[in-house]
Amino acid sequence: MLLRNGGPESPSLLNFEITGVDLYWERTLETPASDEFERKIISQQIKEIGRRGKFLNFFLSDYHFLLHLRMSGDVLIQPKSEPPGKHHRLSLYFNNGLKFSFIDPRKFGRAWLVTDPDTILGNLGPEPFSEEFTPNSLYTALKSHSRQIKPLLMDQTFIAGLGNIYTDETLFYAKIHPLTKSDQITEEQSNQLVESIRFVLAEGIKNNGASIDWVYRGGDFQNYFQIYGRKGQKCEVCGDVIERITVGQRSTFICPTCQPEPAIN
DNA sequence: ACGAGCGCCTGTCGGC
DNA sequence: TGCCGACAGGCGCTCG
Repeated sequence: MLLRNGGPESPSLLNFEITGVDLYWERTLETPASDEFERKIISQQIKEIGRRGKFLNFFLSDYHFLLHLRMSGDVLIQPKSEPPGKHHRLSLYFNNGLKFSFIDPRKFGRAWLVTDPDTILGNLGPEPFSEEFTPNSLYTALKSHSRQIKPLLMDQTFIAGLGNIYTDETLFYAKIHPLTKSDQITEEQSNQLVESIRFVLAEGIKNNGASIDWVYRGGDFQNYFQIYGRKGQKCEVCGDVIERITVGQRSTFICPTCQPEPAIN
């Protein structure tokens, strides 16, 4: 997310009033309809900004503005006078001369304006850094399904926040093959999963995320990938050659030695 | 319950 | 150079 220029002198939108809206791509706004959205959001102020899973949660005076960046979304604070770029999808104007813009080349990102954020966030699984997410709770949850571990970890109702890269990195550190059935995971592996998930996410956050092509700007986590995107290169742990397979229709990278295929599938 | 297939979109890259 | 397919950090839907 491009809220760069962090620091004390960073421009803030908190407690300024929204004075107008531009919606450049209708489908970006999931709910409500654009006229109702505009009527309701004008004169609102941002009181606080939070996050739940992959959703941004803007606490407004009377509503919640939720935003999911999906594949190619980004946000930007600009002067109101700046002309919209080719990929601007939604802008909110404030009474301090600034605008908040959602930019999204692939148009997959979505926004919601709701009274109760749980209507959107209510089905999300636990936060990986929360106290309720423990080796025990994970092990029990894994046992309650018989699913391929990779798609299960990417299921946002199972655990919130893991995407394709972080899941591959996690499974590599935990030495688990992505096709392993969740109910075949041992207690020890489950413990290792909790540790690996938290480690990989913390590394990603520390490095401001990854920038792996023209649209994902900002961080340099890609320089620390152990497995993702490294097909044909050597595993840093054992020296074997990294392979690319497909799991759940997603590009998946494994070390065939560190992550042996499950016996039963 | 689970997993595959597909749609939604635009842009980049590599091969010919 | 141009064309064409593969591919991209997500997710919701249908179908068997």
